[in-house]
Amino acid sequence: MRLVIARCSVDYTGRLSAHLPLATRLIMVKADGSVLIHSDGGSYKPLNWMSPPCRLTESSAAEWIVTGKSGETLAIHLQDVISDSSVDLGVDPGLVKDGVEAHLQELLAAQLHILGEGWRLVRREYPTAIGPVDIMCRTAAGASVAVEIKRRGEIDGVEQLTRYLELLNRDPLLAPVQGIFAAQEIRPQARVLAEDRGIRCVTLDYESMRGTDDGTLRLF
Amino acid sequence: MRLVIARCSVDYTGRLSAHLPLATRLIMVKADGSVLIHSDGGSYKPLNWMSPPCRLTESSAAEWIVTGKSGETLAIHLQDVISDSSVDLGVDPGLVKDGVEAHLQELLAAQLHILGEGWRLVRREYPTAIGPVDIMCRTAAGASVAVEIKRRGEIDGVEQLTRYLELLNRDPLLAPVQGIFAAQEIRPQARVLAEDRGIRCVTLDYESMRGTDDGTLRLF
DNA sequence: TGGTGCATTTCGATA
DNA sequence: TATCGAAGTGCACCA
Repeated sequence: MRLVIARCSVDYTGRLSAHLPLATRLIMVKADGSVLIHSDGGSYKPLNWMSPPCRLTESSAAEWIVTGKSGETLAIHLQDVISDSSVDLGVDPGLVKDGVEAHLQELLAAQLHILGEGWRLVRREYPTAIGPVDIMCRTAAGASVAVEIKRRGEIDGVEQLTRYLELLNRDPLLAPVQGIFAAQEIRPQARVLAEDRGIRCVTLDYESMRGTDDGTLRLF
Repeated sequence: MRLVIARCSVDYTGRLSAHLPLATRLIMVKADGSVLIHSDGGSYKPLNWMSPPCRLTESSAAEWIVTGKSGETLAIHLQDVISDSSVDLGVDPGLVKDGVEAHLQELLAAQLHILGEGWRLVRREYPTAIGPVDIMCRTAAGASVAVEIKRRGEIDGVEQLTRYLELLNRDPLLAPVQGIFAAQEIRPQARVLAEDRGIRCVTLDYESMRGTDDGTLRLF
């Protein structure tokens, strides 16, 4: 990895055009050739960048051109180089995650009593022609229920569940199929839309669901 | 901005839990206190980070704790510090962009002949109870057409247009309203869904549309 | 390899 | 301030 602190201006041409006026910034060149230009604020997103695969050409000491595989270009005009250093970091072993949507699905499938007493799991990732339903189950009385799980419940999640229900309800062996929209957090507009369509909304408490499990799901 | 190259392990706890095993990485501490941990590859996204507002506490030379405002924590355990330097970058003047969806809408509204000969603009951002329709126009014969514009056309864009059409077609002064789904790129599934619903799909060539304009829209 | 859906998304516009 | 939609999204997963 090469780190250059320099007063520079930058022009990007690709899916859009973007221009950075002259200012002092950090230019990070990674081992795979990708380039990130960071200012001293904002979030993790660089002001400008080039994703790999790409190639950096130092056409002069003051002008770098980075070219992407689809022809995008990042032109960096260096005015004053304040520092320029390189270090070999080696390959990173990578990130281990825990707590995403797949996890919610796993936990809820194991704790269907959250949805209703005596409910039984039919299967997770129940296949349909337009994609898998997160959880298909049956109530104690035997009625079919399709559950769509999101970390954050928004309108498109309700649309997705609506499409599933429409399809599932054409199957006389399943119909009538109820819908449940389950998420850690449900946006007001999504809730209104769901309830207007007769879909029940359930807010999931990840911490308490995780506390209930037997520990075999934890990754570290 | 402070740049630290160090062999470190990292643990994040917040919306999810994540762990980075011991390896050599770049730790970037920005002026606003935010922290980014980068490896020597991947994209512009750091392996781990903390967004502002947050506070960094060096509980010891080997243990940094970054705390976010919602209680998230990023614990960085430093094994070997290879380098540690700081530089003042000042405030960045920011990025100037050109070429996004608003632009497509502007260009298409000025070049309705792309959709059909003799078509006339009713208005852009045509208001409805469930949100504005990107472009409302009329064919040479006077039929109403609602146009939804996306950079990338996906299923939820078709759903959005479908909701508009359903609503607009209840208005006897407008009905029947045709739908056009216009995008720089239309995903196959979105195209199938749109055409199944009688919605016409139009692929927009941004470069040629931009070349046709009078130049007043360019930002720099 | 392309399509789809999720994200500690981030970012900007808008009400 | 909350909400909603777009992103040069990136990324994993699956066909």
